[in-house]
Amino acid sequence: MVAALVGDPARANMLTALMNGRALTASELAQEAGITPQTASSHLSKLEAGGLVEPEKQGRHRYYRLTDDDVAGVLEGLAGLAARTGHMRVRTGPKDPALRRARICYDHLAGDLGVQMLDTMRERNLVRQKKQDIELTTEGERFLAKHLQISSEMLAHPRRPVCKACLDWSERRHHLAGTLGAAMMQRFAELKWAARDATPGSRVVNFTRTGEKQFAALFGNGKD
Amino acid sequence: MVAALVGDPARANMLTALMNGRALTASELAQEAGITPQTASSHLSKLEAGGLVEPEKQGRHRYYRLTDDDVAGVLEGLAGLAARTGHMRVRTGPKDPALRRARICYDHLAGDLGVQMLDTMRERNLVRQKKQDIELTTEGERFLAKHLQISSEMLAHPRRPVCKACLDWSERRHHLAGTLGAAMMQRFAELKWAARDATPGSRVVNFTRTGEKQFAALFGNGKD
DNA sequence: TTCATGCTTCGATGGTAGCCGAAGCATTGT
DNA sequence: ACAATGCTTCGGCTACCATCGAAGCATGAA
Repeated sequence: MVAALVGDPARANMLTALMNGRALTASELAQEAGITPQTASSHLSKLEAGGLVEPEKQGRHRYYRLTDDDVAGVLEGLAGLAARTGHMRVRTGPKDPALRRARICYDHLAGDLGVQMLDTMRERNLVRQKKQDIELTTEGERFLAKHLQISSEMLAHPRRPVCKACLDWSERRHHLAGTLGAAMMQRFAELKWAARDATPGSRVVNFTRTGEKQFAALFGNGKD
Repeated sequence: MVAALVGDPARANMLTALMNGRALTASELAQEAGITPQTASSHLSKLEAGGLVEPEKQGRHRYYRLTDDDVAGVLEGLAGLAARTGHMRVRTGPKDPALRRARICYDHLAGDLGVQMLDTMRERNLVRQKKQDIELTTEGERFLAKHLQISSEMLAHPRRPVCKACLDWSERRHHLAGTLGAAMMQRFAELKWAARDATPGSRVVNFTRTGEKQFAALFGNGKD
């Protein structure tokens, strides 16, 4: 039964931690639930078997997210019922520094702006995303050629895909990787819109004032 | 947590048995869940404390029903999630004789027709029901005077209420009791619309052909 | 290669909650 | 009044399952 899965306090804590749609690593979920990693591992495999969460491997991490909105909906319903009887739970927000906004992930843009960029591109049908697979649309090709002088030929690579969904560390949502992600980040640098921070080892990406404006013009969501 | 309540198999069986909106007695629920009455009693008090079910005392029975549609909705959602992973449950239907249709409950009409009558009266604002309390509206008074020659004065009684919701044994939904329920049943008999079955001890109420028509004209729901 | 990190599997422990038998109330019927 | 029925409470038993320590695999870094 599915309810039994949600019934356990440890698992319930994990699930509510995932309710915002972001993905969390197994160890983070363990900490959220206040249990050791090995216990969390057991819980997570059960949740996965029950179809409530989906794993995504990223390097040596395993990110977990809720399978889909239906799951989130049912969880909200349960929370609603719980709220009526007086019981309630509160969730704490994230607690990260200012590099959440923009940073380098390998060779492409990550952080709030990176996620925002992919969101907008998806919204305007520049790319089509299905799970982890992303493909560039013809509208997307036109857009890139016109505004960023990026042609499809530049993106060809023997082993690396053009587009790839990469899980964002701070936002825990996807941003754009692949040769396109790299090319766009490189272009931003060439155009003096942004540059990696000078301090060695830092992954922060600083946007110039004009760069920020230009970026917002192309990929802004109206919230800045 | 609410989910923990639904998580237990015995409780889940009880809840799914209640999903059709009808009320069941504690012992019936115990049988449904395949446990002894004392275990069921423990489960039911937990479900009640969690706000999932509501009890209603009726003689020496205790009928339980789901508190409201929200609860049913969440349960359906959970069942939906469970269905996706392959697990499913089936429910069996009722198994009663033909006296389900119309019978005497103390001195008023019960059975399918009794429930149908109250439903229709509620629908047409002849009565207003809030939980177990029912009150006659002015429209209801006019209706009774016009079609059944029943006046409010006839219904007055020192200790017995005019209207009362009575839980129907076969339908497990409310029908109309109180002095009004009795007066209406008596009127049906006087009008030769219906009469108690001749065989002694039987609670069956037989409607005449014209009585059936007249009754349907006043309280029919279009399904007959 | 070797080391470190993240996660999983194995084995053992313990607490919790479901379960039933027996007794105790409450309500109804005779 | 007494018995019968329906349900609850109490006490003890048992089984399940969450939990953790330790060891085993992976992946990535040096």
